[in-house]
Amino acid sequence: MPYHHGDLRRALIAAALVAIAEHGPAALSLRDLARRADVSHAAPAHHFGDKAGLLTAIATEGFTLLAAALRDAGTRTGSFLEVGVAYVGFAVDHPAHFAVMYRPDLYHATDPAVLAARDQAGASLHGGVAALPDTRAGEESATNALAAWSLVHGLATLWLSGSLRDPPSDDPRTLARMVAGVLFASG
Amino acid sequence: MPYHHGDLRRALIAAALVAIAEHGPAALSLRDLARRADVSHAAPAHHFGDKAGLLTAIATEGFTLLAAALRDAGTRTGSFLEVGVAYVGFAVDHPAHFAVMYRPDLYHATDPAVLAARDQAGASLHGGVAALPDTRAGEESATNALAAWSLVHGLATLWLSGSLRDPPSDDPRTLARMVAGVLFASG
DNA sequence: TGTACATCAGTGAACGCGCGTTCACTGATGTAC
DNA sequence: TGTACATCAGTGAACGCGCGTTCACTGATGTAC
Repeated sequence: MPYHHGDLRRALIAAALVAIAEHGPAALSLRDLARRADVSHAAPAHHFGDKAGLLTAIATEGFTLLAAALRDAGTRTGSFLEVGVAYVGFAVDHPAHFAVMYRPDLYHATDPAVLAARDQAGASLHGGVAALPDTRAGEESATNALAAWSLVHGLATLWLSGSLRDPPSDDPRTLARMVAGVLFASG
Repeated sequence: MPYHHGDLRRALIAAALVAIAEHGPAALSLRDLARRADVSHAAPAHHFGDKAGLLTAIATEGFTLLAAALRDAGTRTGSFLEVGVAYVGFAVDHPAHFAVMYRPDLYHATDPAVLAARDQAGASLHGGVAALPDTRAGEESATNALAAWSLVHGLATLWLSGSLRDPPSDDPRTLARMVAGVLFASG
């Protein structure tokens, strides 16, 4: 165990993601993270200042990953439906990031980096909607985009909270495809 | 200040709803509630046993209120769209209840009372979907119901978390009517 | 109407715990010369 | 190649705080007779 960790910052974020997946972002404790990273309890403050600083870093990373996943799905398939599926897929694959991102009360929500990352993700989502065919695009596109966002966000949230009793599918992406299909049958 | 409070149980729940609306359910402290209710710090345990017991009571009450609101909207308007609007309206009117209901990790989720209340709410929601016109009802009704639930749940969640930047309407019920209209134009 | 007693709601002192924060420190690393 | 020094990452002891829980208690209420 060398005195210098090497990449303690990264290790603390990794430990935080595990802890958040277990007990939620609100229950996070810097001392617990230090324990998980096998480091003294005062070390985390060197890297993040405080708990909100750490969560800000996680939210920023989360929005950046989400933006990339949505953009990738859009360019790969050209289908808005698949962009929605990618949204749900991101939430399921990165539940800890997802849980933090939509709790702006827990982090420094006005931090420029997190704002920029969030706007990136928003642009990726709206870019998908703009590609919609037929009458649905156009002047009502803001409402359409919000409907789509609400749908996939709601499905992801319900899935993660364990609220779905007998879902038509056990695979969240398949489920997302079915459910999003109700909204935009033409893809 | 009499020795006996009168209805301390009710007062503690009321205080909890305020505290939850301010800081979220995870940050709830029984000592804080006792302070808000102007009672000794050990008093809450008499009524709820522990924090999870209190949150169980709130979740039960929430599901019961939600079930009533959905049922009422359905029978009053006969429109599934309006049942969805009522869902969003409930979330906005009772944000603390709503925040607890979908955090089953925080309460005794297997408590018979809360399970019964949850099933009531589920039945009210599905009852609305069953009344759908045309081809959309039928064998795919489970998927349709989940799509509708996801949509209104997502919109409510995004609204409550303050994630909506420039919503097409500032009134959540109007917004819900617009957004749900994308899913079920025929009402 | 009055008394005795059981029951229940709420008290308040005490406990141990985990937390965030502070601060003087020490070990490691890199750079100047 | 070697030495001096600045910088930075991480340490560990100490602090005060709010928390949940326990427990012997006391005040209030209701019921039996």
